[in-house]
Amino acid sequence: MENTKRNKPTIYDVAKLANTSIATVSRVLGDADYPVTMELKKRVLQAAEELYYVPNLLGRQLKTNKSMDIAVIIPNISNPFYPELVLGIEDAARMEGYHVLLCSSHRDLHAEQQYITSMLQKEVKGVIIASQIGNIDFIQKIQGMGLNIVAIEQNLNECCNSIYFDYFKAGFMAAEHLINLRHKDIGFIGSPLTRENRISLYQGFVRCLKDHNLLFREEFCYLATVEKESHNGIYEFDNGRNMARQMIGSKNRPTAVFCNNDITAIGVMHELLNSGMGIPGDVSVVGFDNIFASQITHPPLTTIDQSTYEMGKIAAQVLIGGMKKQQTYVSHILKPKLVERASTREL
Amino acid sequence: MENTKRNKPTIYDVAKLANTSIATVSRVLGDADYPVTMELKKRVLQAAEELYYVPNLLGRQLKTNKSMDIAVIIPNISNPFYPELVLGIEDAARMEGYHVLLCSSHRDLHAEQQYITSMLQKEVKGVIIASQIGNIDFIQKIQGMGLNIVAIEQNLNECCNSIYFDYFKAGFMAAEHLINLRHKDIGFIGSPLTRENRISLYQGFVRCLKDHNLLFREEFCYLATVEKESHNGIYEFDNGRNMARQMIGSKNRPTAVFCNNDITAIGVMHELLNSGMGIPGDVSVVGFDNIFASQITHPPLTTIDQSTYEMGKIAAQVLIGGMKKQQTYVSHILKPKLVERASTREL
DNA sequence: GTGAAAGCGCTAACAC
DNA sequence: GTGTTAGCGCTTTCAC
Repeated sequence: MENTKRNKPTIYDVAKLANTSIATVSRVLGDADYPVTMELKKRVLQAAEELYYVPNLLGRQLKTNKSMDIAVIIPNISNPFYPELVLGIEDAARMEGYHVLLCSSHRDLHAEQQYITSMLQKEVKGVIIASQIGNIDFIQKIQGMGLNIVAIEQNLNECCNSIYFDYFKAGFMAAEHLINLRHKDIGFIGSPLTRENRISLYQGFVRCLKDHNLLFREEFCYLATVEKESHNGIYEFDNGRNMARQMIGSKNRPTAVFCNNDITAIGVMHELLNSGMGIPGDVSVVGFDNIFASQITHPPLTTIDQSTYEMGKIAAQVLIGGMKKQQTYVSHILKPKLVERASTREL
Repeated sequence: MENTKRNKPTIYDVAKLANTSIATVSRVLGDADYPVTMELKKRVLQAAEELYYVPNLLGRQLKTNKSMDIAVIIPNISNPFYPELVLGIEDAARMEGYHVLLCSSHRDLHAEQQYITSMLQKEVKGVIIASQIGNIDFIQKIQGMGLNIVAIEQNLNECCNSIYFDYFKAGFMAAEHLINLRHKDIGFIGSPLTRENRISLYQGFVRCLKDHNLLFREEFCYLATVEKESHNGIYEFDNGRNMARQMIGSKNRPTAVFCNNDITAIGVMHELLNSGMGIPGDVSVVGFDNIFASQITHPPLTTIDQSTYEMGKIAAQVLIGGMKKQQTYVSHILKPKLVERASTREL
């Protein structure tokens, strides 16, 4: 039932078998360059092997207070954006010998804080937050208690290390791409502008139009009014469909649209296709994220890459690298990349 | 640099502040129903709060040998099949107060075994293996060392608990669905039949044709000859495209095809569409897995659901429930479900 | 070079 | 009811 009886050999067993002290065993198996006679060392190694001994990490960590675990808090692993991020984190972590604890918050603030408290109790090296904790006081408190924090895509650079993505630039690039293709009537489709990053994306988009002396027409801006948290993105998909339907129904239509994430864009394409419209023949579509699904749509979706894997990798490196000593927090900013596929065309 | 100096309050600090003993503190904060006077209890609670005290899990675990962590080993979280599985595992785990350590093996046997050894060292409650460890001796050895194992989709039911999916039935159902739609020339497209589960799927498919007195034509069976492990499924997608191209090029064509996973099916649809063929007008397509992407294709893909989330949930429950006491291993078998969408039609 | 012993933070006998 | 103490498995002084 419970794994309560310990049946694994301890350092004592090894010491006894090798006819030496536990200190020596610890030195041989742990500290690489501590002077121990060849002969004794060999005996210890052999004893350890014979017993299938592996040092108990709990004992070690309790003593040394050096954890080899990091945690990552995300809303939901089945939302297609996060697997890439987590993979990046995990790859970087493994490279340094760390393990990663996965925490899906389902965007529940309470769950998040509970997770963080747990991590505190486990003395993990630190946690990467890619969810909406948003509470600076809380962050500072737990940092004070010795937990390293790296924030991804959050407005927390004041109080911890953070990895950022240049959303403004991304929105700008999307618009620019369409303008370069001679589009003039360019629409925007998305979820409500309730989060910092969405707002920046939108602002970058609008700014680009302005810079090119194109007026941005309110009527070409299709935004959902309610936000629903969805399991895996199906909400965004449906939202894309709904907004597209609205767009198709109106008398004036843009010749190109930028969607604030790939799944929304896929929903838009879906509905456009359903209405007999061609992509990019009748409408060019640009997405945002460059999730895997965006390359297997028909036609493949032009989108803005967020370097999600890269982001995770850097986050883990920053976290593990540790930087508590100097009191200045680092803030990485990643640049968007345009991924041109077949859902856009020159007008 | 290292989180080496401990700055968190311990049970001693709380005891001192509350003017009592550590035993009492431990009792108040741990064991729910141990008799302690109201007044003392209150003092302890207050002291704990004042110090922001949270019990150190390492100390506790070292003492009690009861871990609240489980691990899951998968090939790669960015392969769209796994997020759902992991989510199921995590949800079930959290419900019981457990945390999950994510281990991506990248199908590297060495990495897998290394992960398992690490888990052994951390005294995790157990590990869920959804990757190709395949080595019964190894499993038995580590089980002997006290690690619970639950295998997902693997031929290991002899030596540990396992969660299975009825692949044969799934293949059978796919064929049956198409036969019910009056198709007679039914093809099969997939990756090489190198794994147990793929073989069962295929056999179920063939069996159904036989049962309905339809002959299965070799020429309608399009299988890749080489297998490449892919990051996120792009290999399957390309394979689907390649096989479809082959199919389109031949003089005899099936009127319907069953693909051994959704991504392959999406690749097939892609190529069919590219060649100007209609789905399901010219060819009906059935996938397998029911990953998220399958519902946002155009047309949405008819597929066989593998209850991935469910699988993860059960795996975690079995693992946490623990069953070491009785020496018989349990083996859950999940049933396939047909998800009928718009990529298939009556002939 | 090697070993004895203290102690990381906690729980659970055991004594009172 | 409450406190004292041993000890989980380990590392690391400090003696020798």
